Amino acid sequence: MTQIDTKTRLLDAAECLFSQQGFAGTSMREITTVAKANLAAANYHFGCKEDLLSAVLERRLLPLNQARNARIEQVLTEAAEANMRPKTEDLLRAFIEPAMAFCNAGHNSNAFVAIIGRSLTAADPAVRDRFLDLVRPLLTTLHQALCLALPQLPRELVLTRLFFTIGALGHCLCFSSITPLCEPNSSDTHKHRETLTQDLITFVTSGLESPC
Amino acid sequence: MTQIDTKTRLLDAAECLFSQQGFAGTSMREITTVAKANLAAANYHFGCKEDLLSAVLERRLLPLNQARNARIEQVLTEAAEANMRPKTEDLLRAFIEPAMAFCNAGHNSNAFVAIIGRSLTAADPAVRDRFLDLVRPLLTTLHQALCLALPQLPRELVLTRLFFTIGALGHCLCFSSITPLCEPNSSDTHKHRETLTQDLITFVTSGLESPC
DNA sequence: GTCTATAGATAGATAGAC
DNA sequence: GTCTATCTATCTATAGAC
Repeated sequence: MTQIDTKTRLLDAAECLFSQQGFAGTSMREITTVAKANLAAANYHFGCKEDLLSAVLERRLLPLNQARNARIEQVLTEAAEANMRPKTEDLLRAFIEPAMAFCNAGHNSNAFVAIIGRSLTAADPAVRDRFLDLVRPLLTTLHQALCLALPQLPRELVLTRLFFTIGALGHCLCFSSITPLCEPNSSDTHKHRETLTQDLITFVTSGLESPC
Repeated sequence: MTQIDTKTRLLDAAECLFSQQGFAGTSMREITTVAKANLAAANYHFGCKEDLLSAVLERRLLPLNQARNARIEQVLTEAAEANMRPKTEDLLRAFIEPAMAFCNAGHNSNAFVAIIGRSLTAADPAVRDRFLDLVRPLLTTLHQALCLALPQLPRELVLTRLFFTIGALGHCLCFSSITPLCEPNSSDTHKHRETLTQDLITFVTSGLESPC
């Protein structure tokens, strides 16, 4: 059993509690209690509550979005090499699969996906803005790529449909944490999640490719 | 200028602030200040903060869901009379249109739709549970109706796709309040919202009707 | 880097006058 | 039904010892 340093324990606790109670609904004291750390230590490491939120978001979202970005670029490259247009489904899979797969990753990131799922439309502007800054480049990239895949559609319509896609994905991410789709200790949770991911990709691909 | 009673002013203020700051992020004092009422008056009328939330939800959601339910029943009746299956698009329109149209209704219900959009996946269990109790019957009705429209699909898949639909709708409802899709004082806000509504219906209809 | 102690503000709720 | 006043608890953040 390796020792985990205080800063990491604080991030873990904050991530877990923010996902279960929201940002405004969680106090620094709750976080430090769960982390078995001191209130002053939290402020020493992160300055204030809002900067702790930023740290929680950045820790997971930067690598996740880097992975999504790489997969989108890969789809674009392979399509270009074959002199084909990229496929809508491949692009959407590159965007969705890493996020959904995050639930199965080791860390308590099952909690984190709920934060992702809610952040874009969070009531608290602090949450929304700090999150949006971290995803805007990826969304711009994805939008442009989808326009290549769907040249017959107006760019604005592609953007609108991308927002619908994000809504459906976000909802999924929240629910897979709030209401486990099967028993938490069920052995086929992993399999169930893969099915859900494919169902979602099928759904949004049809929606995006719908005639104008 | 008609006098508005204290109870209504409190509901209006709470609705507005909850939609902008969330439930946990809004204090009773803020609400009473905006409502130009006294803190004690709020507790006299509603008992506690959570019951105020319930009152805010029920005031708009009960009539809205009644309207949606009536429209779903109408689609089913007309289909039955013609010995046809109901159309997926008609059912989805019956569910979505009243909610999106709510933005244009007189009251400050432009704020309320954001509450609806977020509630189902809200971090705060109090918000989620109180909301879910108010929409569960409608969702059950809609699910059954959609299964009639899509007999070739497994019922579980229809339910999964209905959740995606709710996610996309919720996202729309939040965004039409957070980030006005055009300038707030623009004369064609209303028209823009109608376009968005139709775009959403097209999107989710394609998604739901996608082959298995 | 982590602690104790506490400042200073604000929270939800209630008692009791009117 | 609405008010003033206040209780009690909790909050974020910081000062200063170690």
